[in-house]
Amino acid sequence: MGNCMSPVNHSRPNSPVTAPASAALNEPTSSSATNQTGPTGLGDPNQRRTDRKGKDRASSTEDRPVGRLHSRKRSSMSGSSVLYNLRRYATTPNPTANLPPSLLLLSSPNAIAIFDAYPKAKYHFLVMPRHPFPPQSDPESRSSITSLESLEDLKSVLMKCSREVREEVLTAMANMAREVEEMIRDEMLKTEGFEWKIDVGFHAIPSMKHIHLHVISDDRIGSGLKKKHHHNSFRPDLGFFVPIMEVQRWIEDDSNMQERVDALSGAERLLHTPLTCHKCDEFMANMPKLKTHLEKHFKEEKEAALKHIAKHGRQRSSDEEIF
DNA sequence: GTTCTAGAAC
DNA sequence: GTTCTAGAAC
Repeated sequence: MGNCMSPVNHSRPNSPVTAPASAALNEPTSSSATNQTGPTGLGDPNQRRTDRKGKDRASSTEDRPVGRLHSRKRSSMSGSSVLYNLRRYATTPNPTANLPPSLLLLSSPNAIAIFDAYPKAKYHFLVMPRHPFPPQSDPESRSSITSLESLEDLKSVLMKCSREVREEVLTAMANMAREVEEMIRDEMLKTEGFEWKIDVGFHAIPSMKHIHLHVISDDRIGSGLKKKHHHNSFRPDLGFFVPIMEVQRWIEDDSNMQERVDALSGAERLLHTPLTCHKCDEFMANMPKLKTHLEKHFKEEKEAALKHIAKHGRQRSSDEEIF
């Protein structure tokens, strides 16, 4: 029980979300990615979240007698395990069989993509490397080219992994992020009739263990977006959100790596930046006002895009497809 | 990461 | 009176 609710909530009853075969830059391994054929409705966060929450609760120790001491101990334990949830997913053997489709979007020999539990936009996914992490030359291998500890966050991948390993890890993540982006664009077209921007990047200071890459649509309309620091943490112009393309430039020229890692650690203050719209930079007195404002942006963007499509038969020129 | 809640802002 | 934020607790 609890998971019987269908995650499918869109008009197309059974259109499988299949990854495109067009990932030109992909290594051979990513072609063996397993695509879930289950859920469409990539952007139905609320329902999905309810599902999973129910499941988590069911597996906890809620049936024990209630008592202050016990409940304090229990909740603090489950609280800290939250920090390790991603690591649990990333180390699950055979994710397709062992992780529910309401959680898992994609899996390949060295990476998985999951639904963010508290989405900060209409589409919000996390991509992470699996562990053990097989060498890309031999995706079937059960040995890992790096330790679990070295995959704790971006900083540890940059500082603790060899040049080769960090390149393989980041490439695997980038390739899967590209597949996720394609799936999102498909879904955007199906549900709204147009495509909009998607951001791909890391948080400078993540709050859960195991390195994860955010793939998030730039509408920023999501049930999980409640605080100023949520919004600031995804602004590509502030510095707390680090686009993957920037990290890839870093590893091409790793001469300043220590400096860059130090800058990551100092990024906390950026979360306290005054609340302004990430699209037009207008000051927002509070979160409810921002939310209303973002809805307006989205509505206007959609209207403009649909008008443009009606007139020209397509949404945009190819030179805009650069992210 | 989220939830809870006291006190500020309205 | 209600809404909202930010910090403590989990």
